[in-house]
Amino acid sequence: MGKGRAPCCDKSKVKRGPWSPKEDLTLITFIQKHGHHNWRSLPKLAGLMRCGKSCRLRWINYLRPDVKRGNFSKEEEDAIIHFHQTLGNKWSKIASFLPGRTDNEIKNVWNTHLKKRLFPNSSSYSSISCPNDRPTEADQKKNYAIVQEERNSRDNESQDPPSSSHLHGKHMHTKPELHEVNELHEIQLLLDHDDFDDITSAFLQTTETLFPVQPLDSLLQTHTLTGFHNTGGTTQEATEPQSFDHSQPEIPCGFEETNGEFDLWSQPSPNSEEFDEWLSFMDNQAYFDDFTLFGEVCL
DNA sequence: AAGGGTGCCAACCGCGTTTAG
DNA sequence: GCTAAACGCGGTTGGCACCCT
Repeated sequence: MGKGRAPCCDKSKVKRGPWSPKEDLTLITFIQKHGHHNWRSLPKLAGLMRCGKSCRLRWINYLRPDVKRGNFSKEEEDAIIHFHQTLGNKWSKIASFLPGRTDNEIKNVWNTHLKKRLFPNSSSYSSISCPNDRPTEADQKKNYAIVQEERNSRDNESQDPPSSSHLHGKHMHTKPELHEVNELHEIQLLLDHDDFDDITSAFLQTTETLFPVQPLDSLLQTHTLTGFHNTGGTTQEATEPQSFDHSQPEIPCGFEETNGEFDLWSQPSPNSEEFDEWLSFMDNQAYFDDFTLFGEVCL
């Protein structure tokens, strides 16, 4: 036995809790300039009184340019339900199928909305990471089918927006007063004037300008490959060092079959046969990638 | 209007896995 | 091959905002 794991950082010397806009900007600026090759040393180099882990989490879950904010669309929720059915609590894996969504966000949506809808009477069912604790496959399929049915009837009744209510004021990044922000230094001007009100939002708008966030519906029609690519059978997630290459053109990609294979990161139009086909294809990818896992969980 | 309850999500914690020396 | 550091993931929680009475 070794000496045991050393703490990742000196907790007495690091700041904890919510990130301030200034910290956000510091982190963004640093990563923009230097990337994030070493999270542990990053806060020191960037001048942040934060744990490297905290920086990583903040970047991945919130500050990354390709992080999509706002409600989950019906298709996204369907996809989560679908992949959860096969993958279980593999949030990172599920997130890899939903570009722009983080594992944390998906986990939250599952725990706060979808799980309740699927298992309304199972208060003790808090986690299904352990196969032995999982509902039977038959129960799961039954519940998933019920949810799908509810969805269909709801869709027929109204044109209401997606059910997830992520519209609480504190989490909404309302459009800042800045109408056109093209460079980070403009945000820096805000800093210079001690206007910290919503610098993060200003940055997000900047990235929205640079990396346009498509309406969620259109996401499924065309999808930009920002931050994701398929590397010969293994998927590389967007947590890899991000490029701020603003000149990089968007790559529109439909749901195309090339060389007998569908583009892994393309998604088809919603409410179409292609969507089902896409889900099926992604399913196969999941099974392929998690062959060992399914040997344990599903058999 | 006030206070308690609830929902939600960002952030933290701890552990497993991977990597480097 | 061993050990420690670093990374990444999933579970949990603190605290804010909203809702209800």
